[in-house]
Amino acid sequence: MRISELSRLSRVPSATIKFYLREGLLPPGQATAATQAEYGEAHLRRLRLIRALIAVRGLTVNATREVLNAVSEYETDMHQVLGLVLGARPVDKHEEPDDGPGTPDVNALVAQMGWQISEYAPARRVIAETLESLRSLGTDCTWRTLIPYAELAQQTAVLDLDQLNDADDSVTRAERAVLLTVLLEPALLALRRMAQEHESALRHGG
Amino acid sequence: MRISELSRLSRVPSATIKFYLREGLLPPGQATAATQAEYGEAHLRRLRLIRALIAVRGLTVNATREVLNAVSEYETDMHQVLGLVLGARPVDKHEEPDDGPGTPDVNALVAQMGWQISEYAPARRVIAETLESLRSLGTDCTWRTLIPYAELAQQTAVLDLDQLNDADDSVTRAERAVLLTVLLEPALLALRRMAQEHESALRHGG
DNA sequence: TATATTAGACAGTGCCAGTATCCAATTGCT
DNA sequence: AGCAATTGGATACTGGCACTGTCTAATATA
Repeated sequence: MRISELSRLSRVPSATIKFYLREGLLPPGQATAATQAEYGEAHLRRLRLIRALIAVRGLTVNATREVLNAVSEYETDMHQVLGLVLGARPVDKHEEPDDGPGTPDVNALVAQMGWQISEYAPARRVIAETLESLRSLGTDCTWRTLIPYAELAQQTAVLDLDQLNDADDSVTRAERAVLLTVLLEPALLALRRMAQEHESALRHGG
Repeated sequence: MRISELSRLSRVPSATIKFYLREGLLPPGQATAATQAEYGEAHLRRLRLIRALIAVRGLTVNATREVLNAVSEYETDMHQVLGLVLGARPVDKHEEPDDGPGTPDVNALVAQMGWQISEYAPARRVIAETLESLRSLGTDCTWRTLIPYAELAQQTAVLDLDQLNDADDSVTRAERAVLLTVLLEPALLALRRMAQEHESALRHGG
């Protein structure tokens, strides 16, 4: 199909498709002439994935590109894909392992959970920053406070990986990994918020 | 203290503080003259909260203002605060209850969990959109897939509310509610990602 | 042949968070 | 009193980002 067809089917303006091509999010179509290219089903699927990551998940174009590159590069090795999607390995550049304030706390948390986590995982920094913020705001939250949350996170991860195993639909396993790790995030937060509303109503008699 | 002192203590440029004043995120100081105002400890605390919400959590200025207004308006009624923070009630305008595609699925999920959730909760829309995205991408995810996640979310919410109960530090309970519901979100996602990395390593022998 | 479509390059748009500049009023210092 | 430094407040500007519009030469289609 040509770009107008792709645009119609995906409901993404062709100007935007061109933009994604330019940005390297979407691989170029098979060029049939100087001003003509042919796009296939894979392009449509990837386009929908891009839209999901950007519009639903709110990733930046850059972040989306990195995720997509990881997916197409290591399609066969699930752990590699997950590692790259999760940002566990430095994708290209050699980022320094984080030594900012709060890292000892994160190390303690990880050790307590018995987790093996890459030094480069950006999740480490996120935890550290959150703890730092909470502390500077005067709460008594420490890494110990997070332990029960970490236990629940672990159960969630087990669910996630189970989903990956018994998957055999039209989507590749690599793409499915992306969907589960990244796209499910806002939904999980939404579930938590609803559960909070429910629990709050129970306790305060709303 | 005056603005320069506030800026020094909070490490927020005074131009930015003025911006927050303009935007109504920070209440004006006690004016002592036409070009002089006095700021107190409360301003410093709120400023840190604003920075946490915007920089750590990534909220927009508008979203931050709504959250802060909710906090200062209903400080005493915890369930009200939570409701507003969670967006459960239409803050000012009369938003229509969501009838978009996917709402039946969300209703089924909520019913299955036995939850009482406001019709206006934006979380409903988030779930619906996620399910819609996942479906259009060809996965076999349905609302039933989310049930085990919802159970874990419920346990998380119990933890959250427990935190709120035995709180008696320098932060008001209302502020603490905000911190727990909003600021903890990226940390919870980070925990999930680390747990995924760990679990993936276990299964694939990383 | 006439009209429409396309790839690709490049400039422009709209939004948003934050900065910079200016002014008149006030303060602290001498 | 006199004068540099600071402030509140208004207004204009910046930079980043995700597009979006315009143009051209080449092609497709009727």
